[in-house]
Amino acid sequence: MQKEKNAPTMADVAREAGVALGTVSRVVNGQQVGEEFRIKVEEAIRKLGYQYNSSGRTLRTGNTNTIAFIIPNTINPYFALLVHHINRALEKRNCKMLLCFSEYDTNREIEYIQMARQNQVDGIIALTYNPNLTIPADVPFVTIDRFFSTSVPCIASDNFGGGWLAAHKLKEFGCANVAFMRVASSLTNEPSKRKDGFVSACVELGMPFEIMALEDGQPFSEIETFLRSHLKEGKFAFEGLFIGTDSLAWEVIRLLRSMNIRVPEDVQVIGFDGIRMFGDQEPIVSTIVQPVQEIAEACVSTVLSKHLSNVPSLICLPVQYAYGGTTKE
Amino acid sequence: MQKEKNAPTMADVAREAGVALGTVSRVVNGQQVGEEFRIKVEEAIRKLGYQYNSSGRTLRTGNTNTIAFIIPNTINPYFALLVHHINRALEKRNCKMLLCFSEYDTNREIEYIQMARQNQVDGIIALTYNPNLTIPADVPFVTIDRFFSTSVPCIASDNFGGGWLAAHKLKEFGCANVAFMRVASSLTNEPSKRKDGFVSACVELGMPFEIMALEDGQPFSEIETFLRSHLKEGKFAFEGLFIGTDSLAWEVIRLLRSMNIRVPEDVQVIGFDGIRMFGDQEPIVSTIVQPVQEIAEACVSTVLSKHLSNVPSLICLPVQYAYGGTTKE
DNA sequence: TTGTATGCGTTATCAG
DNA sequence: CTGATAACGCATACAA
Repeated sequence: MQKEKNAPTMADVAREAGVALGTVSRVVNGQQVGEEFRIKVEEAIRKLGYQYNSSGRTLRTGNTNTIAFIIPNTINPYFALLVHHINRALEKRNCKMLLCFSEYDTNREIEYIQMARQNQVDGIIALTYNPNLTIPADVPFVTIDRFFSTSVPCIASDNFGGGWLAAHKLKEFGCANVAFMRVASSLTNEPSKRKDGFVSACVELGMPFEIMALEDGQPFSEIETFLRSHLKEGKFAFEGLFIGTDSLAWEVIRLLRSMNIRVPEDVQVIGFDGIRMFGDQEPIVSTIVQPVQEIAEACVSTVLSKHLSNVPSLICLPVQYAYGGTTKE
Repeated sequence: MQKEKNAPTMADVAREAGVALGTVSRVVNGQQVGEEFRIKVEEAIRKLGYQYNSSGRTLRTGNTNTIAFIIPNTINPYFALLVHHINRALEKRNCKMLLCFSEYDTNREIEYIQMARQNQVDGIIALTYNPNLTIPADVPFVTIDRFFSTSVPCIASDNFGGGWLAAHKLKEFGCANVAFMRVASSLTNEPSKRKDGFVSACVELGMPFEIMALEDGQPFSEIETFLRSHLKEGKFAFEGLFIGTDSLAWEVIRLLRSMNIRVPEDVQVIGFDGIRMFGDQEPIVSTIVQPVQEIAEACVSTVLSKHLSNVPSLICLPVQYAYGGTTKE
């Protein structure tokens, strides 16, 4: 397929309209221009089908109106939702999104950061699990769910509050003893606080609890092993489970049902994230919902804000509980 | 937050290395350069932390190594999967993706096409339902699931074959009478052929069938009305349903179950797309799986191909049946 | 207010 | 094989 060629430039428009190049530029950028000139220019633009060339502008000004967004993938519905809202928030501000999939791979993250700088992006938003990622100092950088330093703003939900809320809900729905399950990340990040909040509330409520974390490198089958080890004569040891993500919760529920443990009759389950099938239906499990739209708004407005000094280093946004069929209400 | 400033340029590197500007360019682009020169340049690059500026290159060459991808959203898991594979296919070829969400809105599609051209993209891939979209002639354009003209390549799954396969599977699994349900689009596009293939196979197999299409503007509740009207004394009129998308199938199954019709015991359901929860599990319904990765590959290799004349105007890729718990196997 | 001219960082063409 | 230099399209400082 052939490439666009000989697209008209401002010089062509100027010649056609019989005005100077600078005047065309001023018309295109909506600056003050005499009425008669503006009309001539606008006519010439229409006649030639002129479209302005952003690489010229970028080269001259250094601005691209583009933000790079680094995320593991869009397969996970939570990430997909985040991509969606980040894009909407950028669009509102006339910004474009350069989307980068890290696939949880450190090298790709590094390459993408480099690529983003080569492309003169105006800022980078990243959701990364890489423990020793080097943050470039010369381009605005904002992270999601991961604290790097006070000079790198971090946007997250109130993970601690979410864990706390989950414990209270399970108690409210009649659970006498509970457990927390998660796939552990080797690094301490914001989501780690889900456990902390849960434990804190269990202690406060005097509710017995147990913790199960699948460490890096442990096979996924350990989850099933854990579940089976708490199954005595067909009866499950816990009345409630709080699970680190909806994704894991979904998997655990499948395992429980295959073991003839009914959800929510025998055990109630609360997940975390707020995944909805096809984006608009009831959550797939009862869950703590992250305020994705607000997170996206905060990321974008922070990364585009002009003065680093006024930006908080951690922004925590409130979560909510939502019913998704795996609790008794 | 402050913006990057005074980043070193090729001229800085040249000065540092004591060579000419052109030599630096040749080193950066991996062209033939004398060993001693290359070393001096590479050292200077490292010393200054030089990163090449793509807007300069774009201005000079007209190439951006960027493809715009226009899609309704990433909320729908099928679209999310498509985004993922398109990006991977582009990445393999050292291309970036400029992602544009149309939200099914014609005006946004038009704006995005314009924006893409302003950004000098090397091509556009679009999945659009807009009946009278104007395709720019001067930039390579490829569509998914929607035929525009022989000069605009269209990539799609074998929708006819998928419908045909669904009918055969339902027959094989013991259905004596079936129905096809879909949300109709006002325009004839590739997915319309799902019905054609299904009908064709039903006739061929001598299997009685009925068609239900929710037209544009009809409320979604018509779906439920249709189901209830085929319910006589607790017994459902059809033994098998083929439904245009997994998304709709999921919704229909929910309605059926709320009417105490069991799936797959009372009625078997086959959807279309191949949505998997969290991308990696069993399909959420028994379904005809679209070859998303192959579609993405075909889109990218077509849009990047140099000679339009050699490109087919329609590429149909084979589909497969997959079990997802809503059929009797 | 409008015209003119310069330079942003790069590649490509020439001449050496 | 390398060095010098001219574009690429645009915004802007400066001159008119």
